[in-house]
Amino acid sequence: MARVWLVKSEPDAYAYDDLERDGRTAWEGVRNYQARNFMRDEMREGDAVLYYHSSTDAPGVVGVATVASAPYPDPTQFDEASPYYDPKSTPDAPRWVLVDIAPLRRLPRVVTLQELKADARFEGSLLTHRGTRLSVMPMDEAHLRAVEEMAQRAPAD
DNA sequence: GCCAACGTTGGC
DNA sequence: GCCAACGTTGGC
Repeated sequence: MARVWLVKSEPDAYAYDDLERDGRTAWEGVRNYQARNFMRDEMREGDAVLYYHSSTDAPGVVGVATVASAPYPDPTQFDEASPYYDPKSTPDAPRWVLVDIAPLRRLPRVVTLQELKADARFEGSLLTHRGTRLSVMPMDEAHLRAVEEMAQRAPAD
């Protein structure tokens, strides 16, 4: 059974629009070991991905994407010109691993973090847990269904 | 821009 | 291996 993940991106850096335009993208630049481990060890092609916009006016989930490749080394770690260059990583023993992500569907509206925090179905989720700064995190199937359901109706405030 | 929360680094 | 200093994330 396919799993459900959530990835964060700053829309100024790479928005869901950009993902739709590109058709797919390598989820490069993740430099957190826990997030890397999820991509390297647990993500599989076909898993669902909640696409979340962070550091913006109304942070929240904007679309659903899918894992579109097996894990492979993040090429930016070897690129001296990249901000993600890691001098301690070598092609023989790459430190950072990523997957490709492809868009599935944009949500009818943004489901904001504020709404998610107010919804009992997200109690105990990593996303709403205070202090979680992971940019790649596991979610539940129920969270995916809840987000899609919430996106169908007007925000309850 | 502030700052809480957390991860990483490096001296010892 | 401890832990202080520093850097980053990300909501507000």
